[in-house]
Amino acid sequence: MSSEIFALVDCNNFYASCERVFNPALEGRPVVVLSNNDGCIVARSNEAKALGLKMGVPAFEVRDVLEKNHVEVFSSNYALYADMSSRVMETLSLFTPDIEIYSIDEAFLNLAGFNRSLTDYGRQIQQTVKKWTGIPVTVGIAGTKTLAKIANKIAKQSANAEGVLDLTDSPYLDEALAKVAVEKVWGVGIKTTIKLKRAGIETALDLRDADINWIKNNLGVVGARTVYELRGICCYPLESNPPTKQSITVSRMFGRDVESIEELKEAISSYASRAGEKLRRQGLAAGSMTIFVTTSRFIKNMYFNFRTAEFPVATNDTVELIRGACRCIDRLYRRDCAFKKCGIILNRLVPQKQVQANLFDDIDREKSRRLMRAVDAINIRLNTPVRWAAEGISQPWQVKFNRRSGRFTTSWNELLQVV
DNA sequence: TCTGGGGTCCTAGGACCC
DNA sequence: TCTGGGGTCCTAGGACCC
Repeated sequence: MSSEIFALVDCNNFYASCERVFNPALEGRPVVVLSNNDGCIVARSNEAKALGLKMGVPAFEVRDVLEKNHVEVFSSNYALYADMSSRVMETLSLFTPDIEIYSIDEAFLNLAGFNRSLTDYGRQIQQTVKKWTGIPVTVGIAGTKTLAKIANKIAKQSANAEGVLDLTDSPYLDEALAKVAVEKVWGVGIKTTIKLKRAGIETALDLRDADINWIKNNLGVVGARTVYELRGICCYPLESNPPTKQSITVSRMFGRDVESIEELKEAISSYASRAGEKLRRQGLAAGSMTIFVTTSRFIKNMYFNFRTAEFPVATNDTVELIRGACRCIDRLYRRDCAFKKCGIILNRLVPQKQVQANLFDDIDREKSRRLMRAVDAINIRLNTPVRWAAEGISQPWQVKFNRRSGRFTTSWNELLQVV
């Protein structure tokens, strides 16, 4: 048995809770947040869940339910959520130096060696985060990440737990695992669920006690790790210094169909520009990029295609990214298509300081670096950022956000007004 | 009429080498 | 009849996560 102890702290209905922090009138009411272009439901308050609204469902399919129940509907507001997330994470890091930020709304904390009631400590974490940020969280505690996930899930559902559950050395562990459907286990997706159910494995308890050789043969090493973790053997340690990223993607659905090559190039130029900013912010350069375009997934003659371009010298220069991206678009474009989406994926990322010079390089690297630094510095200070001409002016293809709340915490123009 | 975005890890199979 | 064999590296695609 390992001596690790993990706490998984998970923000409840994170995006919906963020909206509530700045609009207390939403308390007790059903709230949903939609994906880009106001497409799908990506977050729901408990009241919205109780109405049967499911995660990932297209908003148009449930319009009647939304209207009849006066559900409060918001476009997603990532600037707000990212800022609230960093406030939550800062608060959590006061409780232990060993913290892994796992996603925008979740973090693993290492509580090994804490000589006190872990339930009390979890309660203290929960109350502090609520008080300082306004965000409600649930805390699950156990000897492995997979078990901590399960503890968290049970804590969310159980009225007795009041949002904190410690499963380390719990006499109720088997009972708890028996209540968790196998598809809810971390790492078990749709394909694995089908295989497991066919073999009669229905619950987390069944999975823990399954024959490990059968698991290895049918699910590979990943499946075996999940089983070991359920047995309390730690296979996924805390990763407090996340490894540098291997890829950076920027892609969006368009606000409307795009049919001209000019608009497609504007859009990809804009995404390439965002991707360049991400690269430079992380001190990285890309060795290659993949550009993809696609029509709707839901039509008969769907067209999806991509091209990869290599850079002779790894780069984070927006001008170079845009030029390469547009060359790819020239090859990918088709006249008869109504494009719905395009995107750029940057690969072979290396720290900018380690970029290999190329003998035949014909770009003035130092000059381009100065230009990028200047543009980035300006954009940090302005609400309307400097754009490259290739991105277009009116951008009719832009994503729609018809119901976005204010960027209360990150934009001076949109500070909350109390009247 | 309307269907998200950004990641990771693992594996199988081909290319290539000696 | 028999058509080397074993290793490494790379890539595309699958599965999963939030």
